[in-house]
Amino acid sequence: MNNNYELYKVFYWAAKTGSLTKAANNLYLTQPSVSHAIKQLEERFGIALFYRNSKGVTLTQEGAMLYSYIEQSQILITLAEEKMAALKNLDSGELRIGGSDSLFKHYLLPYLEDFHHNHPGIRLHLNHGTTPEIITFLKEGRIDLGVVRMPIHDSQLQVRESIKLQDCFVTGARYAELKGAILSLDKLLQYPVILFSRNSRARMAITELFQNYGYTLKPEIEVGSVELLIEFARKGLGISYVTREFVAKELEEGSLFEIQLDVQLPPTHVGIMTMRNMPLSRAASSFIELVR
Amino acid sequence: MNNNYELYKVFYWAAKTGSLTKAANNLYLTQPSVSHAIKQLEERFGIALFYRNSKGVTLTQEGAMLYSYIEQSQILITLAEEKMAALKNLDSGELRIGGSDSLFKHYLLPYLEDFHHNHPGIRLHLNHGTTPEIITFLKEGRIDLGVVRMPIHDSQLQVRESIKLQDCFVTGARYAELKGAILSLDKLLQYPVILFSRNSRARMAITELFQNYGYTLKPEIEVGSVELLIEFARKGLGISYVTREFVAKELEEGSLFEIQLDVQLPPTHVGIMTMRNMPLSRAASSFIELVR
DNA sequence: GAGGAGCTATAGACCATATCTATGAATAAT
DNA sequence: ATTATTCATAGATATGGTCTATAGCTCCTC
Repeated sequence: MNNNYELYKVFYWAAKTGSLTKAANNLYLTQPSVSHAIKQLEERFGIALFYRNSKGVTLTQEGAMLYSYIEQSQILITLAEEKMAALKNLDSGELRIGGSDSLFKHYLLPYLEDFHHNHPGIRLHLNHGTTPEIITFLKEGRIDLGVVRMPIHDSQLQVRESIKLQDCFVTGARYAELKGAILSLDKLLQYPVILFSRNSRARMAITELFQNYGYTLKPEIEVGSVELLIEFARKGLGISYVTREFVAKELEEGSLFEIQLDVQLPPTHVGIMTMRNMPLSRAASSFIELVR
Repeated sequence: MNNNYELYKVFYWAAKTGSLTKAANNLYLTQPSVSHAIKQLEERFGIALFYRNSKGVTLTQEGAMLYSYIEQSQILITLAEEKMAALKNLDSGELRIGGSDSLFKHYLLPYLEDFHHNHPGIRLHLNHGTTPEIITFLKEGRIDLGVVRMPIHDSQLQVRESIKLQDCFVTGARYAELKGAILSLDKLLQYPVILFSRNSRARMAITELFQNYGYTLKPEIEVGSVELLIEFARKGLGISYVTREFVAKELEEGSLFEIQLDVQLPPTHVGIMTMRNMPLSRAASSFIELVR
């Protein structure tokens, strides 16, 4: 390289300490090295930068001019290095996650709490959306990772399989007669079914399953949140198709019960998506580590 | 050195151009060198700074953070280098000269005009004072050079001998009878003598000369400027002791004439003083070059 | 003054490493 | 497919940064 920025660091310390010897100590160099470095700078500029005497060095007029620029420059570099250290230590930075509201609330929440507790300096951005939206966000670089239901097939994405979820039909006291019974699909269809809105992944999966058995699943009620699925089933408005793990509390306390079917409902996995071949931010990789 | 600031320059160009190849071209390096440099930075921080793809590179979140600092830093360095080039080319800077008013006006003025014309970017500071004051200014670093009458004996100073000046006695039409005559010192003392103020170098020199011949020189009138010395002599108030070169115009036009003496008055030299062992500013050394 | 304790400058040797060439691998465009 | 980009990697080379040893200078102390 034609001119070496390293020399500015030496100059900075020499000017700051007023002594080549002290500069050398600060830089873990020997005094002759510093002397040589300053001389190089002076020769390069064709301008004397320091007055030398037996007490040390002081800046010349021109040296002082140079210092006024270099000082700022060096301070910025120091700040930059501190910032990078903070980013590495997860004392600073941000983590942008995309996912569905229900996954945030019922699956990620404890991890998010934990992560935030351990790394309060990292700002969390949660972006909810449908799976295709999340994928778009990822590809546009607006989020670091997406948490969605598998399967995902996209060669640009890397998907890590996470927790296994089991969807099921649940209802409340209004249909207590079904408790313990093992229903067939057509029997189930005689009851009002409550499903999540049309474009959800779970909805598509269960609709397809019914179709494979020759039935058409058309919901009595269609809602936009898991909360409402639970609430409506409890109130007796019908049978909700929900993720079992998300109604653990209600099943436990008995306000909902699961309806046994004579067919096996397919489990789904949660996938953590990131861009393939793109390095993860420290925060993102640390979070993924935590979740898995 | 433990960490190399040179890498930041490479990082800056890679980020700025979005391409390692372009960065290499800008830096007159090869692409593998740049690739290697970036890799080093990333390993040093333990953080990926760029996403690489077949079109080039783009900053990661953390890389963008680093860039926000480094960009400013690099801009400052560039400005610093431009400033230094300007100082070297004498397009910028300042020149601080100490001297007596009379030397500024009658000796330095044309040089100052010339210098200012050639280097309009350099600010001129003229500080007038007595010789001891000028020396103090020099030692305090408040001026770059001093222009005074020789001899100067001070081991801290370097004195360059400049123009030779000859002091002499002059008067106007009122004492026309003296024109062409050759006076002795005691004869001169019968006329009213006008001298410069007590603490001037020229005054001390001529007083001492009279003393060496056994006479006491006491002025009729004592003035504070060379202008008044000239003016008073012209108006016929007495015989002024002035520097011949400074009254060249008046001698030429005949409004003053020089009085011949039977003794040789000692010539003095103008000296240009600078601090010994201290590098001169570009402006100062250029000006000294011009004057000599 | 002599001697000591600072400071910086200089000379010469050494080796770390920045840089190069040559090549590979991956992607995008023709 | 083929060509033209991009960046990554490996290995060789020589530049030049850094060291040790020493000298020169100034200031201070005895």
